[in-house]
Amino acid sequence: MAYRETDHTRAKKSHTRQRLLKAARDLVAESGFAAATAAAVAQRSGVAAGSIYRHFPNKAELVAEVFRYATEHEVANVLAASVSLTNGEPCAARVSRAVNIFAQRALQGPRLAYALIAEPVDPRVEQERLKYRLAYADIFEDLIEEGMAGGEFAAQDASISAAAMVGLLAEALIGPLHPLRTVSTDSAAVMTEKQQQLLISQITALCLRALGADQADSPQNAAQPGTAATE
Amino acid sequence: MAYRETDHTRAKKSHTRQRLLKAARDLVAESGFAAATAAAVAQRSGVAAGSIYRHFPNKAELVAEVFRYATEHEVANVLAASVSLTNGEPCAARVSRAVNIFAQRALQGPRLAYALIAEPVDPRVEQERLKYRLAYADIFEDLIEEGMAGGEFAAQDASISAAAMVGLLAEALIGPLHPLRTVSTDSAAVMTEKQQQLLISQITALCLRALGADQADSPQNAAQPGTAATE
Amino acid sequence: MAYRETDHTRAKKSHTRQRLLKAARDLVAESGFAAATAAAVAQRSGVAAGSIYRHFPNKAELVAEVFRYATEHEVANVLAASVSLTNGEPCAARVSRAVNIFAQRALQGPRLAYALIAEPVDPRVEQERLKYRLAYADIFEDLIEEGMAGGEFAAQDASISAAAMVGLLAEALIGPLHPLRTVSTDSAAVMTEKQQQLLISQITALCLRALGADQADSPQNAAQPGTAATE
Amino acid sequence: MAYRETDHTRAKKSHTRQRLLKAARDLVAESGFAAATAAAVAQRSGVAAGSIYRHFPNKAELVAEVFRYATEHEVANVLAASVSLTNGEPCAARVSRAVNIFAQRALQGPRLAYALIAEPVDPRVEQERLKYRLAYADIFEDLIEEGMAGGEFAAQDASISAAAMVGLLAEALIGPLHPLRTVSTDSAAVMTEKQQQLLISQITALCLRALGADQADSPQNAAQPGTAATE
DNA sequence: AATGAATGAGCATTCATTCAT
DNA sequence: TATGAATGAATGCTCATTCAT
Repeated sequence: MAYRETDHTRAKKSHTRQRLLKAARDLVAESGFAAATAAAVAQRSGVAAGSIYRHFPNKAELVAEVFRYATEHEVANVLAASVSLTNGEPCAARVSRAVNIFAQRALQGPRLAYALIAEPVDPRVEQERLKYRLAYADIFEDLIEEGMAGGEFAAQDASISAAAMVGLLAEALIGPLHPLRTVSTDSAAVMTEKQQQLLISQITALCLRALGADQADSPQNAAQPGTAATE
Repeated sequence: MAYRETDHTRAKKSHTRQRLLKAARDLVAESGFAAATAAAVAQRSGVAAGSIYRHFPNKAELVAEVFRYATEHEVANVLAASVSLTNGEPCAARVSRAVNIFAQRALQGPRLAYALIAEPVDPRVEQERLKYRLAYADIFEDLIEEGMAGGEFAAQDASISAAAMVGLLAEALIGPLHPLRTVSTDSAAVMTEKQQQLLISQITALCLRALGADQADSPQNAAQPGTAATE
Repeated sequence: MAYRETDHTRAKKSHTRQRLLKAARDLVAESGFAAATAAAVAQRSGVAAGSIYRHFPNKAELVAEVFRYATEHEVANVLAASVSLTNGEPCAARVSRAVNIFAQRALQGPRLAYALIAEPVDPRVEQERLKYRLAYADIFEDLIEEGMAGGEFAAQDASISAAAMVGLLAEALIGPLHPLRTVSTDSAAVMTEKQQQLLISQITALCLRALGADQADSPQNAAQPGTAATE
Repeated sequence: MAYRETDHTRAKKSHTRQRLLKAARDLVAESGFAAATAAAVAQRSGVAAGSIYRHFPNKAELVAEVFRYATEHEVANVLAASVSLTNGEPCAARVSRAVNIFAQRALQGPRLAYALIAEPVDPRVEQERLKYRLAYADIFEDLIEEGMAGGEFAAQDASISAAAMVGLLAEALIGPLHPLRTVSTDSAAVMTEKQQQLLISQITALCLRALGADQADSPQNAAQPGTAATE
């Protein structure tokens, strides 16, 4: 397993630091990275602009940390979902759960999800995104390797498939949540609960097929297992 | 007397326009969209900064055109590859060809491919990217629908699967071609021909499985038809 | 009398020159001096931008000539109106006619009138405006001096009064025709014929009083002589 | 610990703002609005160009404020002069005082006065000028209405007459203070005290006549009441 | 003489970062 | 340590003018 939780605990330093991070995160979630200017973050957090540089070496680092801050939680959720619940639980079920959680969270906060997944900005942040994607990929990689070992999945390069899985998920979800499509906050562009479930089940089926999950067994089941695994 | 040197001046104008586009394209290919400032494009093209605005209404439009220019060609290639060669050619083979072309081209110019696929900037350009992804998705959508009709592919929502396919390809390729990994233009980071072929065949197999391509028949065949190297 | 008609005849030179002047004039009349850029004038006239400099040393000179072109006509009209029709015609009647003509023309083409009277731009044009105002002032100065000589008007410094008269007219008319007031081309902001006549008669009365025109005689008459003298 | 140096910094901020306004005002007074570019204002004030935008939303607003700043004072002076000093003071005397003050101030700073009255630029500033002229006109309108009510002035449309009065004053004064006439700051173009007084008395007389101020009574008196020098 | 593409200085504006208090 | 005013380099864009054809 590749994900580290070490930075996390170190980040707890000061209260001001937290306020800055929260303000930046909110701005990103509402209007994307471009809106998180130093001045805006300062104003929103009620902290002086100059003070940013007491807590972060530069703005990129602040934003990068926002990225981590927003991301660690997500990754942790997906990781938790991917853990085997019962002894000998099929990997397909675990993949299904992981995909579900990933998708649900993305569809909940579309603007943030888009920003995290696709809206790039600073190279420094881009690097963080790389790690973020890698963190997801690592989860999937582990799952795929286990699945292959158990003869459950097709033979494949687990690291390539894992990366592909992340891209598949991002794009399949980002289509609906792209800010240029979601322009209107009107109900028009918003998906119903039902539509979301349908989308998620389609994506899940796609993933399982891609991994070569033992479809002979129960193709239909695997594809739409009642909107997928219990979370 | 009214001069009719229009042909000459028109050619000249068009030439400058091309120089601007080329300079912008090169900058993007080398250092990403962010590096393609108006001043940089002007300097690189040997054209005055003000002249940009004789040829493009604004910088965003210039960049958008770079995008289109670089993109149309790619899409056309992939589309050509997706066409049925023989009557009754299986869709899996066509998907395989399309994926191969897409991947080969992306791996040829990694920085540019990354910029086109993932590096965002101006909303005007982002919109263009949306079209670009849609163009790919449309190709896949048609293939998928045809494949489903012929009973070759699993039942699925073709539009979701098509979008997912684009994401899958982008991410599986972008990992390797991400500028933060490919920092050095040195041969160090570059993949060998062999490695590239291997990567491509893995991705192809992944795609075909994801679409539910009739694996019972000839899993190995479907996975690496023609082009793709057996691993 | 101060007005010169010499430039006028010289301006007839080339046809292209005329087209440039007409195009510039139309632009000014429609949208003010600011809209009369070199490129706009060239396009509108169907003449190449570079050709402007074959006919005028610089853009300011072109615009200055537009000013003259638009202005000479106006001044000539007012001058004509100020001429004594019958032997021994009272100066008040002549002033009244001149004021009427000035006002009527201004209210007919408000945008142009505003541009000529108040919208400034280039120092070179401003200088032309100075001459323009002076040309009007000269007409009034002559009338005032004659009126004083005939005991018809109060004793006064004719040159000061004449300048003041021009300002009085301009401001009283510019209020209604100011583009920031006349924003809407809607009927709302447009004056009716009746309102215009009323405004003009008020202004005329004001002028005659200011000059000390023998009000004992016929105050009412002088003030509103049936919307003033025959044109 | 939260600092409360707000007073200090606020004072500093306000000081910089004043410096910017003063620099802009000086530039306008010396060379007109066109000379007050952002860079010039910054340099002259010894403040960084970027700092302008901490104090003003945009350049137009800065200039508009210069306008107001220069203008409010003037209008207040004229308003103060127009107030009735003794119970039952004739309106003619009040008009006379107002005109005198207006004229005196205009002749003191000719370049600035010209810029304020006649040199236009930005629509945003032009709008301010509209208000400025209206402020003067309002003062005169009130006076005229009072004068008419008291049978002191001729029957007239007070709002038209008031606007006309503003124009009369501006033009009669601007002639002498026009920058293209006053090109040289040399004493050559400057009026002597005596000449100024003469000009002012002429203008005053003109105004009073225009309003139909009871000239039968004491034409000479009305013309040069109190302030104005006998010619 | 006419063309119109090219020029480039100049403009307003933004924003991460610094530093006196 | 916190503040927030000040900084100034950088950006996209305009437009009168030039000049090769």
